[in-house]
Amino acid sequence: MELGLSLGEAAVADAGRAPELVLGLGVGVGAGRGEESEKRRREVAPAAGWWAAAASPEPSVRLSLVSSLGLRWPSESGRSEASPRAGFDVNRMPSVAAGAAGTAEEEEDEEDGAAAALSSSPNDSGASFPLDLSAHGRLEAAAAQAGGDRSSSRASDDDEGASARKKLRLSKDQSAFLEESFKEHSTLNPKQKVALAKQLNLRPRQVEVWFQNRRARTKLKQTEVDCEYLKRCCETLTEENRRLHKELSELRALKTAQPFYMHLPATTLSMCPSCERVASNPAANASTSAPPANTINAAVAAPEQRPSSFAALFSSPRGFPLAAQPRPPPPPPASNCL
DNA sequence: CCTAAACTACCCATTACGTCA
DNA sequence: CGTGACGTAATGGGTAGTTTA
Repeated sequence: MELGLSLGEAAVADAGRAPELVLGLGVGVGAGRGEESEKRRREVAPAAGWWAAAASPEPSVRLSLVSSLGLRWPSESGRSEASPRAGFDVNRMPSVAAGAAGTAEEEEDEEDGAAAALSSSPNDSGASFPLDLSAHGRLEAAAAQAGGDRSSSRASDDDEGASARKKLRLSKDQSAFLEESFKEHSTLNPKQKVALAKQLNLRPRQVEVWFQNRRARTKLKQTEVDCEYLKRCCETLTEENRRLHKELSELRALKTAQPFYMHLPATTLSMCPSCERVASNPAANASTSAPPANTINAAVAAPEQRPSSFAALFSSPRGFPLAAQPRPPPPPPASNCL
């Protein structure tokens, strides 16, 4: 005997009991390369984060990625591209950037974006970050320090070509600032990238890479959450399977041990169409002309045929090939069970 | 209008470096 | 001091969308 419950059904069935666990299982799991368009993937990927989850109609397990800095998630309005600028002037060249921005690659990287950013209007929302940059001074100081510390590594990145790559470590302020930006936009447009890079005294490529790695980390975390949820689903189903096995055994024992059971009124026993448990409710089936096919009262509907019907019901080890046959439409809300 | 090449942005797997126990 | 684990910056390959000739 087997139980034919699929995971998807379980997830739905489970939703009533533990809605906090309901997960949009399709999101971010098994989205293989080429199965979706790039655009679709770009829509889905952020759903593992914070802002798309709110917009998604599907309930999902949401990963809490609240930063260790104790920062609040931005408000919904704050996520808007058109959110008002709050003390962030992308047109203002960081004091250290003017001195530090000098490598050939940086100039090449910023050739288009920087020019666009610098020529854009102060009200151009495309390059704005609705962030409170009260730490701006600290950022510049940190950037100056980091820049000084890694001046050699930055110079040796691409323009020196064959030299071994040096890995810089972003300062806490830089990381925090990037994190805040990531909360606003999990992806960057070129203007934002250049603006961020200037602000942090990094190369745009570095900002881009940071965002890519950050998205990867988010996705990984979400995958872990999904995995954990699936494990719990599996445990729940296993327990349900065990319970149903036990219930079936009890029913069979009852059938063999208590012959008088056959003489119970026809309306005494029925099976709840929703929970599929045997219940006794004399009023439940009295007026039912076409009871569900999987109910016991279908077998006991004609009292004179009851023995043979029961024999047919229990004569052979019946399985529940639910997975092998199309499931009936969801039963109406049960009125005869608690 | 159609098409192919070039460009761009992204994802993904992997590498390599810095830090820490 | 050496070492392995871990986090993460950086790299290279591949894909898909867009632009351009």
